[in-house]
Amino acid sequence: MFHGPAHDALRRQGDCEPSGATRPRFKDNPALYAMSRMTSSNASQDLRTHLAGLFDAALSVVAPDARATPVVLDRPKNSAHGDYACNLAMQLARVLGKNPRQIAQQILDQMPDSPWVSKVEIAGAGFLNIFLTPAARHDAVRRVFSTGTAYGKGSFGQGKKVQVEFVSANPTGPLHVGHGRGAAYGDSLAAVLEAAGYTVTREYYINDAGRQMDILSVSAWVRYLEACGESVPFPPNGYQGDYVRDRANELKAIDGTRYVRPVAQILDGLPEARDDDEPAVEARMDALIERTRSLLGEDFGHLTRYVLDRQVEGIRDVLNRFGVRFDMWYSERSLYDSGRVAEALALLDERGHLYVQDGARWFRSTAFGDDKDRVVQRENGLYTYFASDIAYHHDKIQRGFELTVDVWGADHHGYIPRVKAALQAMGHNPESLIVPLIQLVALFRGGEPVRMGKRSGSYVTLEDLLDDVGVDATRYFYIARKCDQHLDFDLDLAKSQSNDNPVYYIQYAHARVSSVLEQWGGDRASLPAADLAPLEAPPERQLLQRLIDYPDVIEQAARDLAPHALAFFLRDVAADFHSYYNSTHFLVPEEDVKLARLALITAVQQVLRNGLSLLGVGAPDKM
RNA sequence: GUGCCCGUAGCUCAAUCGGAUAGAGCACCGGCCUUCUAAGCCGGGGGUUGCAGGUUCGAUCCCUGCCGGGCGCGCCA
Repeated sequence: MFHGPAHDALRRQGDCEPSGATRPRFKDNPALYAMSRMTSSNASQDLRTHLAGLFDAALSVVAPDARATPVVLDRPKNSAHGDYACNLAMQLARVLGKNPRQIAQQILDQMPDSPWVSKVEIAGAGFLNIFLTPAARHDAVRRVFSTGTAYGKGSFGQGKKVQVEFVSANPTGPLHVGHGRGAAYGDSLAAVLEAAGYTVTREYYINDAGRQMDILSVSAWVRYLEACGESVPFPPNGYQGDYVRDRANELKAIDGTRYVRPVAQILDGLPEARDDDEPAVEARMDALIERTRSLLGEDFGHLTRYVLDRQVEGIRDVLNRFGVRFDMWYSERSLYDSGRVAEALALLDERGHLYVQDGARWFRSTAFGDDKDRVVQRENGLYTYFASDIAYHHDKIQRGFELTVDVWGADHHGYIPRVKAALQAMGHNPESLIVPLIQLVALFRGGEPVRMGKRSGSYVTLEDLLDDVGVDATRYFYIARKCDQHLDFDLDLAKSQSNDNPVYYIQYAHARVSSVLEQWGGDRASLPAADLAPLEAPPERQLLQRLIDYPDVIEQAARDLAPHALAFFLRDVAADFHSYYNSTHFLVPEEDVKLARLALITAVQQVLRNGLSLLGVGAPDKM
């Protein structure tokens, strides 16, 4: 049931080391990969399945014992090597102990004829190169027209429930450019997974519990008191950003002086702390949090909820503008309120994976490959962040997700082994969690890095970036890079409305097709019926093959969790189109030639539009 | 110190399960607008894939060891 690669993966991961930080790919996930290898229903798979069938037929005659050998079809880089290449003979050479070229000849002799194959050649060390007939390529246009916006969708994912959790930034401040990359990646990944046949839930985990949230509340409260004319020194480790003043002013506008308390009561007895004495500053903050809580009483909850809601609202607004929408906003606090944290820990305890030491409760994560055991409940009784995360991931699985994807910043990679350990300790499959890591983003302006300091509040927000660069270019620049590569974001290039900017290159191809069709002025509904026989020239063949490849690209991008592959593909399609445009006039007098060419470029436009849509980039008709 | 990620053309990056002659864009040089949008096209130079071994028909890809850069290693989140 497992094919070779999956079997290798199974062996490789059998001992379940904390290997989560490696670049995640479905092929490393045996269960998912093995099943996916057996499906074939997207448009191009019809062709691939057909071709593979020809080889299977030959294989069962030539080497019946090796019938299970998977038939792999590559797309050769060199067109002289045909449209598809098969290395079956070379694979068999080892097993049969015969010369690959000799085996290739035997396979070739036994392959059935096909209306889609013009010839098969033996080349190189024993490759079998397949050359398609025009009919095989023309069929792709028909499929694009018949499926339209659905062209490219496949069933690789078999409807499996997948959750993609991404961004999940603390609501204690606005999103910055690093979050933007995670947002673009996560959203495009989710879209690609959907297109590949998964049932996807996009989720944002709100860290609305814990000390950071308290610090935000206190920061807002102090600013509020300032706004009300009370003078309370602002804590040096509070949140300094202007947005905190905004929240404070809003509170004053809505609730008036409801949260005002006598300054003397606030400051009385608070521990002293010099700004440069960090432990003292933190201790003072803890005291201030406690003081705020006791002085405000029930009002503390009101204030916190207001500030939190507004912060989350702000984040949601920016993400909406960025084209990113979530199906679920999951509250960390709700994990506590519903008792899920206690439940998850009880489960671990039942299974004997918790112990008490130095007054704290520990999870024995070393039993599952982690470097050291982890505290889940502190000596002071408070749960750690890890505790709620255990509960959260337990809950994800209970909600029926067969696969959960956590998109994290690369600086969190050390956290992966302990979460996987927790999953395993609770009796779940740790491989159901895949964690793509997003590397850092560095902004460049005028060839110089843009300096950002979180302390000083001088960092560039995602909103700034959208104001500056625009949604389409921002999304494209974020996504046109493997996620595990550092990203140098060239602001000048992204902003430039010039031929240097790759995002416009693709959009321009799309707009050009619209322009030609506009110029033509005919009935587009007539194009699907066009006779494609005139499409024989090399650039036409090239574009037809792009149409065929598109569904494969989607599947590949899904399998590798690599939406950047789609970005590169679309650029290549645009390049082929521009080349065709310059070499060939479409609106020629010969009606049959004209209709065939218009049908082709309309199909190309559909693929561009479908692909750009998955990336969250617009497909304009005019530029 | 230890764990993870990365190292490909001058720069920014690709490379389809380990496949055939490692590809684009930018920059540089030279051409193409009387013709569907020149935000475009065509051509040219540019490489010991960080280094050294190993695995095999075949390695940018897998393994080992070095070199260089980044990140992590809390009863923080």
